[in-house]
Amino acid sequence: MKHIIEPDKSKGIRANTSKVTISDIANELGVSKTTVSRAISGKGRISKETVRRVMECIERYNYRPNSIAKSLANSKTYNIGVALPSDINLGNTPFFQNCLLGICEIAAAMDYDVIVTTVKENDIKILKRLVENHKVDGIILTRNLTNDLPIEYLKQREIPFVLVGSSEDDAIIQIDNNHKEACEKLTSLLIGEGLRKIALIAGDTNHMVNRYRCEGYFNGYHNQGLDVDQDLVYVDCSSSVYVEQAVINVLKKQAECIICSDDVICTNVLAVLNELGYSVPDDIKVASFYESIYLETHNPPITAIGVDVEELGTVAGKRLIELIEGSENRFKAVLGYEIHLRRSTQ
Amino acid sequence: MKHIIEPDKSKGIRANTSKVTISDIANELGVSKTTVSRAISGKGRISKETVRRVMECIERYNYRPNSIAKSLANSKTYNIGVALPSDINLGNTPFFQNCLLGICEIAAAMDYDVIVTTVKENDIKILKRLVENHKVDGIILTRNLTNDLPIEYLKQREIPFVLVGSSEDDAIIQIDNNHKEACEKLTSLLIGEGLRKIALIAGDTNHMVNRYRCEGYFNGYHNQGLDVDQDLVYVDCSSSVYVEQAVINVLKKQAECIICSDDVICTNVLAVLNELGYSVPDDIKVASFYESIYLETHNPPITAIGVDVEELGTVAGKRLIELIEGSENRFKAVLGYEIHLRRSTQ
DNA sequence: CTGAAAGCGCTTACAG
DNA sequence: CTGAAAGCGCTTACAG
Repeated sequence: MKHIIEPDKSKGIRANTSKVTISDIANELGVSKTTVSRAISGKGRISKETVRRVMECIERYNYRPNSIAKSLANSKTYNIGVALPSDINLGNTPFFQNCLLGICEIAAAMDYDVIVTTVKENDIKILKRLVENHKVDGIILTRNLTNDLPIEYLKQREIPFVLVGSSEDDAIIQIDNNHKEACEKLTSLLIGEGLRKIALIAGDTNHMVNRYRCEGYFNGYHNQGLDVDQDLVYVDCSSSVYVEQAVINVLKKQAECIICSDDVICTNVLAVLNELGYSVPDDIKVASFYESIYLETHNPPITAIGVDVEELGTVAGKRLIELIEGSENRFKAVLGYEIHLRRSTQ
Repeated sequence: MKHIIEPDKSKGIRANTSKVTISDIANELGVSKTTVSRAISGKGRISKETVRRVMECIERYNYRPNSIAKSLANSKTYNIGVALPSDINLGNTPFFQNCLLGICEIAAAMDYDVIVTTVKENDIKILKRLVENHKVDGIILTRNLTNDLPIEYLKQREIPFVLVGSSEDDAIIQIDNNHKEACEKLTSLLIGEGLRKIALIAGDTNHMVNRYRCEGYFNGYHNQGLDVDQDLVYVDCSSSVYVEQAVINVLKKQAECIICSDDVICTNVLAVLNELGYSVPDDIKVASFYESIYLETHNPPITAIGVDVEELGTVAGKRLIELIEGSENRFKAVLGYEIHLRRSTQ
């Protein structure tokens, strides 16, 4: 019988580096590997007493099944991949970070691990490498472009995946907040407060989420029987130069309020207003269709739509793992939102 | 011979889900798996011509070795773990996100993948699970506490790891900027500008980095032959309530300038000053020992120490992978920094 | 330069 | 309820 090194109880000294395998446990107990395996997995018929003995022994030797071997035998990796965009400055928005944290939390709870990978708008070779090396059982996408390479690729390869975001394609499992409705409501509320000239400064319309936000803004106007003044709408403001110009233009048009499509643009707008000597909310009001901590702690605090990004991550992770394990719930998960009316619009 | 499905050239139709294995390639070519394996890895003697034929065939069938099987055979996972703290609000600082991106970039280039895991100050069970399941070959730690559980654990288990940060323990491979020196220089510079009453508002001294920053501040004073006024120093300001109180106190003591230990505290300090009606830099100057995009775009822009966080990640990733692959470079990697003197201190 | 065979550490269909 | 054996898809020491 292969000799097992006694677990080292003394502190500070080199602990056993856990090279104990299922065979060691089996030999120690005088049973077969099959039995040990079954005791661990709970699959197949096995006596309570045997399970107890196996568990006790596992405990004693601090045995942990090698998940790589398990993966090979099962043709499953127990890993999920998360694709983070690396073509935008991630550091600018805590969204992806918080979403990732939510995913990690649920994954650990469901005994999966999370591999991060990056994608660019027109380059998904790093994602492909991950998938083709068979290192993940599925993928979570964290954004959706109008012509989305990762989606196309994953569908074609028939890799399980879910999208944190929305898409017109019902075949895709989606997890998202109802941005359109939230933006519509916020816009309506502001109109309800008597504002009429509400400008919209939005980011890249290549991102589907910005399209939904713009739609919400338009709907908000239409619901009140009003028309949008196109001179107050600036989309595709992809850099601070564009944002600055947009702000200057809408100020010229006497905008009473500026709604920003997200926190990054909003921070940018606030800096421009500050520099131009405009005071919020006295000279002009400001709101944002997406909020981050910086907007909340800004002085004055900024009216914005708040969503629970970690929840988005946990729900997405759960749905993906269920999908991998055979559940076929393909419904879109629609999560809640809050409208925070703060001093910036009062 | 096992039949190989021809790669599907037609678009839109289900692509071959890459179930082709090394045996398929070997059979197709009428050689042994050994030969195919050698052609791929380049290990052992093998004729140029055979390599060419193997490569051509691999290309034709879009064969990708199953990295799980490779892992099992080699007792290596080709994964590195990154431990992100989940007990602080990560969303508040882009540091970890940017560091992670740097790690992902170098890992992909070196043919490794990145598994993220989380650690809390007094709970590292998720990290332990990752390590004990044999899912990673090494770990990157992204912070260092005074009594750091992950470090203790990884040392004891003899798992390869590197620390993004500094430690007194020379046995630990460290990757860091010279925070102490940078903070010392910035403090000296401000004193050189004629400022005498420079307050310090710092975060949790349980984080080693804050200790180094404080030391730098003290050294800055001492270098100029001056003593620090203890009434101007507030450490362990772990919540905005403490920060607010600290600001009020140092204002009472007629501080001319406030240095913040990091971007989060600085954002907080700026909000408090704004609320109290103090204007920067006219009424009081402000600087930060760590900068993020928000400080840079703030109005006025904030004087701060800038470091390349992505570089920190790429260097850490590279060092860890080298360590895993047998290199024994245990020297501390000290990366550069920049002092950005901006309007907030002018 | 090439191959047969054992091995990495699990799982599971099959037989008892 | 339990076990021997084959298999997951690679690598590599050994023999030729």
